[in-house]
Amino acid sequence: MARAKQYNEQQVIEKAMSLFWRNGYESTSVRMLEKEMGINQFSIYASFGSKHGVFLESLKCYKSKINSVFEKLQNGTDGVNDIKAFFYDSVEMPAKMGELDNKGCLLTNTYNEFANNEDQLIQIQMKEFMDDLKTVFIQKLSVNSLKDKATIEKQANYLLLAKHGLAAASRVNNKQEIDDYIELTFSNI
Amino acid sequence: MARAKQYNEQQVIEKAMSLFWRNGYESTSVRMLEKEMGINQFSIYASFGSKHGVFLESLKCYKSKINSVFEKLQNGTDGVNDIKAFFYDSVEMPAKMGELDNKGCLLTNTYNEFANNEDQLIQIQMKEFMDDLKTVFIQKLSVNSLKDKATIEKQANYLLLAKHGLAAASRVNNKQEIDDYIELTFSNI
DNA sequence: AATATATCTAAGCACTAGCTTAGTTTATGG
DNA sequence: CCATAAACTAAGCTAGTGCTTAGATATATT
Repeated sequence: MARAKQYNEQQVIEKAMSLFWRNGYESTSVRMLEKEMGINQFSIYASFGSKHGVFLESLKCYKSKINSVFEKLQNGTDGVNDIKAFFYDSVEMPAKMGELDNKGCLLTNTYNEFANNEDQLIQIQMKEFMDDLKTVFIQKLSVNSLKDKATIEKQANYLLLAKHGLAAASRVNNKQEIDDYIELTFSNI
Repeated sequence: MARAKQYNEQQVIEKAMSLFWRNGYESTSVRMLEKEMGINQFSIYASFGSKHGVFLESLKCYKSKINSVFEKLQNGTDGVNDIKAFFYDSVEMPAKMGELDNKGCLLTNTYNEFANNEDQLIQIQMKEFMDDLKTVFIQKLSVNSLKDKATIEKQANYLLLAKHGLAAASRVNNKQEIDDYIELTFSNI
């Protein structure tokens, strides 16, 4: 055997995630990652292969961080109210994760930044994320409901776009505006 | 006098606008602008001073292009229905402007790209755009309405965020999803 | 036609990007 | 205690960024 790594890959990825979250993918340089992660470029490339590789790991890391919120939504038994609570949880998540000002949702930010990009790996991650969300929304909307399938589908699409818009808005708008938005969004359901 | 310019500044700005619209600010390089505008870098800098200057002119150009839609909203006499029509008009606008696939709204895209940026000139343009929209929304919501001021304010904020989310969604989602979203958005206003 | 002056071309500037590599340091198994 | 192999440092690579400039070109006026 030889020398052991002087950093923990999980730990440095969390720092990378935070940086990508703040700046987006393109605006984050490998030099910035070096400083934030506290390791040399060589180590970054040895552990993750490329800047792109660091980003994919950061997305995974983010997903695991928000998993508790998503599980709470899945395990809820209160139908639409669970979705509404999920909206509130999502907005409050960044603060609870220790981010000072609100950077929105890393996945949604990425979705926007890569909207017209042909990066397959990212597109797949994004589609997976959106599809999972839609599936749960449909399930929640069906609880104790007499709505027909078409209505539920429409409402799920509506909430998916609303959730997406909310994540973007949370980067700019204040709490009152956000709360008003959520309340009015669900008054239509 | 001497040699005359061999290009029309308005014409080349329209091409620049189209390019910025497709790629965003950062992802558009001066070399790309050269090709798209059909003029040399020297001419770009002689006419507009900087890449940033080209972008500001492109935003102005875009604003004038969408002005007809905004005027239609202002001149309407049908209250909330005018806002709803404005939502539909906004989504259909890119196609009518000859853009092949939907790039959303250049102003909204810019708003997102510069959300955490300290560029003052851009921030002012964006704030102006949002404030104008909110003012008209409030005015339209007040037509033939018994709603109190607080309700109108809430609904205006709600519609502003919804319009913002819609512009982002229009880059990715299909017509059916977009239409469903607009219909549900206005179902309780 | 000659001159003056603005436009245009293309090469080049300093800087940053993502990534690589030569060479040094460090810890472990024999 | 030394050889080995991985981790580390720092310098450097190519390509691309926004922007500038020296020099060639074209045209309206004298």
